Amino acid sequence: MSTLEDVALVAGVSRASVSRVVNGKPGVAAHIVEAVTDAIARTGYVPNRAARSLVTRRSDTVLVVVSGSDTSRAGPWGPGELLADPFFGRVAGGLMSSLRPRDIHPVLMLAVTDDERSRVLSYVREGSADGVLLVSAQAGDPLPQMLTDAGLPVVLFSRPDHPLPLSYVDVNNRAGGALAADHLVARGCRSVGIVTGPLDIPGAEDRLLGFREAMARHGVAYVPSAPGTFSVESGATAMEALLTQHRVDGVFASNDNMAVGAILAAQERGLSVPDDVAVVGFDDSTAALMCRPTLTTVRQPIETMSAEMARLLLERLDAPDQRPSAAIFEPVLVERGSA
Amino acid sequence: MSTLEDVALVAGVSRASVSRVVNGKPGVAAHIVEAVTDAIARTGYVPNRAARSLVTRRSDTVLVVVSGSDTSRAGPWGPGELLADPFFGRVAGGLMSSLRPRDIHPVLMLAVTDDERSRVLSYVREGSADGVLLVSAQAGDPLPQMLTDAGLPVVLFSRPDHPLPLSYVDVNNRAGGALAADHLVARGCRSVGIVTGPLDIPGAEDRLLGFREAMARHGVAYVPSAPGTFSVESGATAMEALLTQHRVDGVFASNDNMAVGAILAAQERGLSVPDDVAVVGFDDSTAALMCRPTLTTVRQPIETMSAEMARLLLERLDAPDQRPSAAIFEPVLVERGSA
DNA sequence: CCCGCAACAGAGAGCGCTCTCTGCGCGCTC
DNA sequence: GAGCGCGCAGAGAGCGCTCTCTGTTGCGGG
Repeated sequence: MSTLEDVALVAGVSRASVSRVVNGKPGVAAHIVEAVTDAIARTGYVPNRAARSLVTRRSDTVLVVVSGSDTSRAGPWGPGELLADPFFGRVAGGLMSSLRPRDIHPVLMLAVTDDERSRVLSYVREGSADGVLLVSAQAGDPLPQMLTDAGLPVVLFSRPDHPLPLSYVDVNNRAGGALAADHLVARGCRSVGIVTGPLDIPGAEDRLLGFREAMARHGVAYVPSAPGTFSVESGATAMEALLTQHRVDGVFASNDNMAVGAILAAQERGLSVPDDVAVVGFDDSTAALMCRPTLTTVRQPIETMSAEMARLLLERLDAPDQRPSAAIFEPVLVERGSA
Repeated sequence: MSTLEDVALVAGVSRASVSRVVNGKPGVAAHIVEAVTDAIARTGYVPNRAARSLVTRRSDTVLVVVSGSDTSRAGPWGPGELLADPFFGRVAGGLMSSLRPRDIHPVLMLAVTDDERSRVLSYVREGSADGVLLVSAQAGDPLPQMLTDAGLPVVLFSRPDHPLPLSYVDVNNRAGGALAADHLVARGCRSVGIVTGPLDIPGAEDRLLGFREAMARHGVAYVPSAPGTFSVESGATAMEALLTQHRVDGVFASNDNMAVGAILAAQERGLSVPDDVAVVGFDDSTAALMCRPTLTTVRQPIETMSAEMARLLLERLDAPDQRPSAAIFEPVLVERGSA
């Protein structure tokens, strides 16, 4: 492996000049640039990241933390459970699209146990990452607090559950809920219900809120709800409750997984979707096309959102004293077969 | 941020002794260990990774590369498409379970374009990662070759499409195909077909091979097949072909996505699954529980496999001159509703 | 009583890079 | 023609760590 020194020797210039050329610094005479470029090609030189990082005190690396509760790790698919949701892959894809042009790379870390959470902290303290992108699937996650306390640049996916001086991206969940309500009403549903997510998660609460508000605008004061956990089975269970107790003819499930469960539960009872009961989901995930009828759902642009998330972090790294900001995206209703 | 020097000062010892204690080296007097431990706690010292990496020439980081073809990036869900499959999340989860105990962290990278492929190479050349874990969804991927040529420790998920001196993990795809065939025959299917994956992918070919061999053992010489691309829609299309042209009453789809598509296509024609036509999938992915009937499928233990994959790489890093090895896992048939 | 050896602490070099600071030479002005 | 400033290359320090090599101490044996 050749070093700056080697290149300098071959080019017949000083180490400093080679460094200037490698980093594209201005104020280098053309003939030197050429000599160095040539020498780099001949030696196959690649700068050593550790050495550079040591002096610049930047790592050109960001930490991507997926945070979840203890239980989420031990699902039917074992330890990969938390990440098995396509959601995370889509987020990762979005992040990378912003990071790649800057040649910054994401390191993946799970933060489920306390041990893992403190590992996240020390990883950044080590100088191994310049900032943190946090995707939290957990209510009351202490990590955002810990990280901002440590003075680290952090960007969240989803609004934090209590106000914190950090940037985040989110979809306008209330507007999304309203979109679902308006659509069900426009379809002619007379008795609508909602399958909520875990209500300690702000996004889930907002979807409920937006749905209820819109229904109120349509003159419906009471909206029956049944709680779910964002899983397919929980959606089915909640749907059964709604069907037995409230004879609903329209349901808004707060994510696509639960919407799929809801459709299956309705069909199991011999009901037709959307004729007997219409179902609207949320996310527009890959599951939306895997069921029949295909899912009418509120799309959140996950890739765009996570790309923006990375962009916000990059911005913070460039200007650390900037105030945190939030990017809220407007959801869109995608009409398919289920409602 | 405090340094070794600071700790040494506080503890009243030399930098070297602090280093020895931090790294758990033997031959340090108990009172020194205590003084240093104490000083570390007081100063909140965390070793700087770049500095350590610079001298040890190890980064304690591995590169996880997801390789795919150009087209796979521009699916209906945009740039995250390739990663939107739960498969990758499950692989990531498995990898991390092996890596975490060793405090080695995965850096994620996509290798779809040539530019990205060469970035993978330079990343490792920079000394930023000690080895590569490659998950390739692409036939004829030049990356495995490039990496072994560069003399890097690499472990693959799936057998490479031409022999290469590197380690890999895989499921016994032929045995999996046979499992599906045996099950369909045992159920009493008289006319079975197969929906294959892209046949330039070794795993997809092996599933076909194993299926055909087993059918031959059951006295069936000819098995109609229809090609798919591992997507839900391609499974539906292939199923239609099989149904029209061969009036099959049993189908093996080479992955769960296509199996879901196959079930939907059959139901669209008014056929009952499994009574009119039985469907067996492959993977046991999250999709297997999202359809009705639930999917009978050949399970490959993805988390276990990817954990082993990371373990093999770690082994290679510890003993670089070791010969490459392969770990082949036996699949299991999971019987549910569809067959 | 002195020598030898083990056991362990400390000194110091150096990993590959960046960056400031110095110095040199050129062209300009007065 | 002397002085000044500017543009640009090189020298050298030092980022925080590891590791080898040297030095010191304390013990046992001759």
